[in-house]
Amino acid sequence: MQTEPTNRRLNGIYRKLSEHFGPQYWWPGETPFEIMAGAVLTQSTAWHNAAKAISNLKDAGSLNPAVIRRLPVVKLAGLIRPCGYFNTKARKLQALAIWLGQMCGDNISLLSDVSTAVLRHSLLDVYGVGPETADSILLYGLRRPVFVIDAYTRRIAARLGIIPSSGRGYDDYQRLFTANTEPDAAMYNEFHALLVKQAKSACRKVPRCCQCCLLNGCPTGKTGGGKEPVHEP
DNA sequence: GCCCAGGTGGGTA
DNA sequence: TACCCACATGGG
Repeated sequence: MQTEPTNRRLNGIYRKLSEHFGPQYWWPGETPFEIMAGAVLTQSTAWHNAAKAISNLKDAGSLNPAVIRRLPVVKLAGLIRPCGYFNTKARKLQALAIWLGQMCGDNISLLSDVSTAVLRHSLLDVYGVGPETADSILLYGLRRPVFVIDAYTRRIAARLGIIPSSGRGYDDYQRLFTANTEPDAAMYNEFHALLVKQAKSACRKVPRCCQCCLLNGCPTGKTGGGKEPVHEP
């Protein structure tokens, strides 16, 4: 039976993962817009494929909201082909670039005057931006203290018995994490990265592995080493 | 060659 | 509201 308060459990999980894996250095990207674009390009796709798409955009001098807005969709889709769903993602990328132009004239520093809640609401209205992508943009691109909930986070939390009483949706998990942690963008960045690292590096080649071996003493637990930080989301 | 990864939008019941 | 499917690639 679990009696330890959720805030202490989450704090303990963060400490344990942090000590084991070390800093993760998320999210790679030279500019906030590169991180924003990466959040769209990596949807339902392995990061290294999204990285190829970003590399193509850079090589073409197109990793820029103004350029993306005026690029023909077909041309844009061709550049981001390696990350999959390229036709859909080309339209999403343009929608994001249009949003950025409307919000701040592509001057991201001007967004510092806009509250996180307003930005999130506004982002969720952009085609192709759902809650996870919006929160990735807010946390990693704009350094706002927003906890990103993804499939790995939900899976690990659920398997550790950390389940929202309000439901199983994205917002339910986010409220749970937010209510039980300090609102610290740097910590949220690390915590989310560490949860993904744990899920990916656990004994996932073992059928039906819990993917949270380090955290619950799974007998199959051959948790991957954490010496080398991963520079990928 | 098949299966899996998995966020979002859109359609349907 | 809940569920299903399309979107597309690359690695195992």
